[in-house]
Amino acid sequence: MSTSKPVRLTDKQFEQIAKALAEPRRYQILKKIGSCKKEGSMGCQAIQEEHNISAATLSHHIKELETAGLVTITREGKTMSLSVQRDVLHAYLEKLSKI
Amino acid sequence: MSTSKPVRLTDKQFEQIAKALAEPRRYQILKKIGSCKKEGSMGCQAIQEEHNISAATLSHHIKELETAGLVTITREGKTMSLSVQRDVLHAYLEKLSKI
DNA sequence: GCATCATTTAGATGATTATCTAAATATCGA
DNA sequence: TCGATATTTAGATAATCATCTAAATGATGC
Repeated sequence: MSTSKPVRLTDKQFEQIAKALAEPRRYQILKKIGSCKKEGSMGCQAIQEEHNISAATLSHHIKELETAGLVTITREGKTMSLSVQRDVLHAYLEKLSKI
Repeated sequence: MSTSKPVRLTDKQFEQIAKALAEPRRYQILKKIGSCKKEGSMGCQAIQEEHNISAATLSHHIKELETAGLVTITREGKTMSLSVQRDVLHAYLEKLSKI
């Protein structure tokens, strides 16, 4: 179960992750996605209701998280299902901890 | 020997750290400071020579790192001595790993 | 005090980016 | 197919921020 397979981050991805995490709202969104993972699906709707942002803005943030590799999107009909890529997050933390 | 005393990050500091780390150049600077720690002092000059930036820009970045609590500055006459606050960095990583 | 070296501050500029509205696309159920 | 729901795209705007130059501050040694 989530045996951290060795994830290798390119410099570019490392930067993308750092930027993705630097936006407070994005961090909150990521946390939300992570917290809901247990229950399975996590659509945009639930997130949007918490934050006071438009669907377009949320879409933008989610794309940033996805581009950075921090979340994966699986589509299930109308809604999307998001999940945190903890392997990637931990690879990032691992690299940072080397400082 | 750096027995990690419990550092508590405010939400604000957490954000400041994330933003400080999100700038590639700032990350490089922080890494440089960390790597030179063993030899003791780490002035701006050495950093500035590596990166191709003005003294003013470097000063700006260092202030961001300091404001975030990631580095401390001690003045020694003309030059400054920088050191990484690993306790703070690890508190940040710790919090991120909770996602 | 003056010249020099190290850093900071002020102020400006350009790039990046978070956000919005409006329109487009996609999926489902009736 | 139509209408409703969910998400994306396009395009615009405003805020943030990295960077610079020029000037200011501060410390050292002559």
